[in-house]
Amino acid sequence: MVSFTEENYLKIIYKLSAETDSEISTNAVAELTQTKAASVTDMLRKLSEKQLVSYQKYQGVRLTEKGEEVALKVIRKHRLWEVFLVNKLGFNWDEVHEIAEELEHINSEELVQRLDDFLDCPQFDPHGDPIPDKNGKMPEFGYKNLSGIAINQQVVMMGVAQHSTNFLQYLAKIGLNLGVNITVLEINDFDKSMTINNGGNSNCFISHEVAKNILVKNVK
Amino acid sequence: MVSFTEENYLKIIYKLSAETDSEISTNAVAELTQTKAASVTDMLRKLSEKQLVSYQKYQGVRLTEKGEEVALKVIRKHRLWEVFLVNKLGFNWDEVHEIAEELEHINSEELVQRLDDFLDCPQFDPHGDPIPDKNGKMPEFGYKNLSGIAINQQVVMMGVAQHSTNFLQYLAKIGLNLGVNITVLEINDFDKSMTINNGGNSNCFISHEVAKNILVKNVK
DNA sequence: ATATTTTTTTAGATTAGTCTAAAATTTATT
DNA sequence: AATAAATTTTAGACTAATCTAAAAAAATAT
Ligand SMILES: [Mn+2]
Ligand SMILES: [Mn+2]
Ligand SMILES: [Mn+2]
Ligand SMILES: [Mn+2]
Repeated sequence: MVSFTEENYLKIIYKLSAETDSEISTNAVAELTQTKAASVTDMLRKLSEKQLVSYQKYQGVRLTEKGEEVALKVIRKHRLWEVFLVNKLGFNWDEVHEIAEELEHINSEELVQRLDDFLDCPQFDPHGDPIPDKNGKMPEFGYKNLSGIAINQQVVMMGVAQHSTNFLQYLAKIGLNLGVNITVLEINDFDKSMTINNGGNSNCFISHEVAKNILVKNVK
Repeated sequence: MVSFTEENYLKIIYKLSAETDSEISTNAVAELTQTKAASVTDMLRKLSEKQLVSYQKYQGVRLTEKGEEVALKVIRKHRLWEVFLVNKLGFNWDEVHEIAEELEHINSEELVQRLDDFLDCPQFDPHGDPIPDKNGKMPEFGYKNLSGIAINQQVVMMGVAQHSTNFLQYLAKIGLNLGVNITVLEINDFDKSMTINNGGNSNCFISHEVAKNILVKNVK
C-alpha cells in the first residue's frame, strides 16, 4: 500500500528526475513537497525500505523501477482528470491543476480505464503534457523550450512546463495559448528576455523565466 | 477545515440520525466507522469542540446545524459521483459505492456545481437515494420499505437502503432492479420472510433482512 | 435496592507525517 | 590542506487517528 503522501513524494522525485541524470537532492524534494529537509530524509528512508527508491544517506535519491511505475500511474491519473475537467466539465486550463492534485490519488484501476475510454484515450492533457498509457509509456514528442529558440525561427506553442493559475492567466493576458504561432524577434543578451510575435499583429516581451516554461515545436 | 476522517464521522452520524429521533450512541457510530468505541469518544469530543456535533459524555451525540450542513455536502458529492460513474462511465450500480467513498472527499464547490450540471441535476442516485441540492435540501418522496407492504398490494421498486456489492448482486440474481413491479404473495409469520412476484412470471423468496433494504412506492 | 451486565470513558501506547534545533557530512573557498 | 559554508541527517517533540486494557457510569435483572 502506497499512501497519499508517499505518492506525492514519488511523483515529485519523478519530475525532478526528468530534469537531471544524477541523483535528486533532499533539498530539491523538500522545496517541491513544501516540507522541511528533515521530513524528506525520514520519508526517503521509508520509501527506500519499501523499495520504491534507492537511497543512501548524503547521496541523494533515485526512483526504482517499482517507484517509477507508481509515479507514472499517479501522473496518468492527474492528467486524465485534467482532461476530464476541461473537456467535459468546461473548466479553464488554469483552474484544474489543484483539483487534479486531489483526484490523482483515487484508487481504482477500473475507474482510470473507464475514464480514459470516456475521454477517447487522450495523448495530451490541457497543458500539452503527454499522458502515460496504462503500461506507463509516455507518448514521444520533441517539444523544446521557447527559451532555446533562435531569432526568426517560427514555432507553434504546444505546452507549458508550469501549471499554476498565476502563470497560466499571465499567458492568457499576453495572448499566448496552445496552438499559437510564435516568432522570436529579439533576444536581450544580458538577461535572455525576449520580444516575440504571437501570430497576431501584437508583439510581446517576456522574461527568460517565462520562456523556459513554454513548450514549442518547429513549423515545417 | 474538516478532515477526511471527520467528514466520515459526520456522514455516519447523519445516517444514524435519519433512523431515530434520539441521540446516537457511541457504539452505533463505532460499528459504522469500523473503529473502537474509545476512538469514537475521542472524535466526538473533537467534533464537539468544532461545534459540528452536540455531545455530553454518556449522553450520545447529535449533529448541530453546521455539522448537518457538512454531512449533506458530503452525501451530495457521494451521490453525484455515483451517478457519474454509472451514467457516464458505464459502471454497474453494484460497483460504485466504494469509489464514491473516496471521491466524496474531493474539495471544490465549483467542481460539484459543474458535475451537477454535467449530469443534468439528477434528483436520485443509482440506488434510488435522493441527492441533496446545493442548499442541502433533500427532494421529498415517500418511499416505504418492502418489509411493511401488505399482501397483494402492488408496488414498484424505487431504491435500496444498502449499497454493498454483495447485496446488489444478490438482488440482480433474483431479478430485482429499480423499476420492477413487486407483489407480495405470502408473508411467513414466524420470521417475516416473504414470497414475492417480481413482475415477470417467476416468484422469489426473500428474508425480512432483504425486504427491509428494498424501497418501494405504491402503484396508483 | 442490590447486583450484574453493558456501555462509555479514561489512561497510556502506537503509527504516519511533520517540525525545530543540533550534529554530522559534504562541498566550496581560501 | 585547512577552514568556512552549505547540505543533510539525527534527536526529540508534536498532532491526528487509532488501539488495548482498566475504570467509571448507566442500564438491566434479580
Ligand atoms: Mn497539473
Ligand atoms: Mn497538466
Ligand atoms: Mn453509496
Ligand atoms: Mn448510492
